[in-house]
Amino acid sequence: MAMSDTLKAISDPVRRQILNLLKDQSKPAGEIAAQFELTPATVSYHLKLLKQAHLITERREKNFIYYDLNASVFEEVLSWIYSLGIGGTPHDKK
Amino acid sequence: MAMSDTLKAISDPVRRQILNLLKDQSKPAGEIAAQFELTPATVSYHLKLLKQAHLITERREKNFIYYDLNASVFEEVLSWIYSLGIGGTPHDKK
DNA sequence: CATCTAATTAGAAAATATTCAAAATAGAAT
DNA sequence: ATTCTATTTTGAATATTTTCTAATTAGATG
Repeated sequence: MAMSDTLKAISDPVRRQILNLLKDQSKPAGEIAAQFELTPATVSYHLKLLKQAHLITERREKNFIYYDLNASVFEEVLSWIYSLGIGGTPHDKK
Repeated sequence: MAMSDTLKAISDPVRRQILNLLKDQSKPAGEIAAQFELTPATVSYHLKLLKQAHLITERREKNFIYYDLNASVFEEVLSWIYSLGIGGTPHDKK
């Protein structure tokens, strides 16, 4: 179920963009929501799905909720992709 | 749009299983359909989506349509995942 | 060319996913 | 304790996806 959750989570462009935003540093929900033309409620829904897929973790600080990226769950996805026999050296540059 | 199509395609378990079936050798649509408790029409719909994502190619032979895996489109997905800074050496075994 | 086989396309129904407005929660600040 | 701020949850509307049955296509075979 784990990989299925991961892939479902990243199948949505909004959720991928959220992961991109958290790449360098964690951010509070409001700051994340501000990047989209969506209501905070909608972004909160996407955060919930990412959280359920363990792609992000949350951390309270003051009255903000900070979200952190957890890219380690991609391991399983990478293994599956490589099992399909993708050509070339993994992560080969150019 | 390419990566979006790829990720959408592999977000469905039926379509992932189809890719798994094609891992070692190409197979005709009927043989693929037989692996699922779905009608041939439904499996054909999934094949269409995989084709649109360029994850498979089709090839006519007699009156069968053989499908082949094309895992090369995963390159872009892999790049994105690595850009998120996944820990460890790419494709590190254990 | 009539027919059979393999598979797809069309159209509609059912199931899921996404979105928003309004209400609720949780903690901080006054 | 009341209020303010950040965020989530709820419930309903809309959009998208998946599935099926029935009809169609494309090529092979008699």
